[in-house]
Amino acid sequence: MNQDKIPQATAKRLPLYYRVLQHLSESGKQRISSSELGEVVKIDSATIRRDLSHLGALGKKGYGYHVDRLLSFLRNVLNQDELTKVMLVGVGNLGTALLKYNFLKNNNMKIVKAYDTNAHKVGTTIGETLIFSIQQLETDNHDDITVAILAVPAEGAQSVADVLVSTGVSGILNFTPVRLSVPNDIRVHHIDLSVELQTLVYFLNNYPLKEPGGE
Amino acid sequence: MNQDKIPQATAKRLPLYYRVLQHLSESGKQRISSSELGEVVKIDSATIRRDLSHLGALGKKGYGYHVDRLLSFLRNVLNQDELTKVMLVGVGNLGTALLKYNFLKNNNMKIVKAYDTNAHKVGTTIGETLIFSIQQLETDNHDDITVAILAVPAEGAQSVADVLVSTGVSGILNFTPVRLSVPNDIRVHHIDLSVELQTLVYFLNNYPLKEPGGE
DNA sequence: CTCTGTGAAGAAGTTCACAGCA
DNA sequence: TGCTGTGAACTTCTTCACAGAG
Repeated sequence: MNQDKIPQATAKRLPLYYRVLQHLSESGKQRISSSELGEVVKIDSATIRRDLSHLGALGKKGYGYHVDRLLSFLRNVLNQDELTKVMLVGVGNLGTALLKYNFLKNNNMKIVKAYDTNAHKVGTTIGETLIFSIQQLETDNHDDITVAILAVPAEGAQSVADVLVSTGVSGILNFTPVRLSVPNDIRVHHIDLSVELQTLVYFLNNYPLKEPGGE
Repeated sequence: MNQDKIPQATAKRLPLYYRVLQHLSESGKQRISSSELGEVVKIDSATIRRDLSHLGALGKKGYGYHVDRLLSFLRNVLNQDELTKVMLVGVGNLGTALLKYNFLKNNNMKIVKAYDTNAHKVGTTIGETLIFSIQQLETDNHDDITVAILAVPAEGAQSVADVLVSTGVSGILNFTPVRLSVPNDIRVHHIDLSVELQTLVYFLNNYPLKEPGGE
């Protein structure tokens, strides 16, 4: 109901709702209830209603939510009208996977530049993205890019992050295991593959699980 | 202090502490305080003390924690004495990245088998892992493997997951955007790359951030 | 002194349960 | 009737602040 500030936990779920609603809309679905949506995304229906209520009164009592209306509302909330340009540093296997990942189709995001140290890769194109030498990272103009994906080996992570900060990015999606030191107006999100895997294993060994099958 | 049940939030941080302590130990560090460790991992020192207190009284007042003692305690808690065997389904760019990722070195985990549909890949080896045909996934014996990584295209995700469940895995690390339907004694953790990227962008646009630079 | 371990307070997130609108 | 939106309860997590051990 309030537009004050959406809780972080809610914010993390919005992109998920958005994508599911896109699929529902494409397949011609007109209306959906919170419990039906909850089954698809495996989230309790009360949580979904609470989440959506933070955005405004988007549903109709006795009816549910109008898929396209909700979708266009979320598109607006998530800034999906505007293309988000992203750069990538480190074109190894992971970086390549990200370049081929179609962020554009569902999310209106695009990796517009990539940087790597490997001279064989520089000048080539993967997906639609041209690869530049890492030296150019410092000198290129990045005024229109505020987000970077960091997918370099751990050894170089902090120093590349320092350069990224100096180029003016305000967010870094960090795939390296290094906990980066950055000024505290820069947001860093971590995706730490071995921590994720190890956490899963730990939970399997220690949390017997009758609960829902979730995250 | 209690061994009852470690909070989930704590459990998710243990692998991180473990890795950092490994590095500290390797570099010869003998003792560390919660605030020093907190600076490295960017977590409040009180949270670290609370986390570690769930495992037992591992520190010494006025001294801090003995690095190697803490490390070997965590090694035990995280089952790091035993090799965890993992299988991978889907050897695209992401799957390849995971195969080359050295889970073994720091985490005593190993991808022992990989499956793909691509006949050109079947029979080859990436890293140290031999690639099998996806048909064999159903027929192979996987008694010693309880965790699978799912890195196939979205279209096939649910049906591969069904097969994985039938082979007896109890945990799936799911890199596809599909929210899998599985029996509720199976644990699924999601790593959804476009959701992560979109969430970061949303936070950049909406959460001005004076807070620490963190996740 | 220094630094842990923890009671107590606070903040954040989830779920229940139901009034009330369509 | 079938559903949302939301008070209120509950659960989980974080942080403060300090007694007390070394």
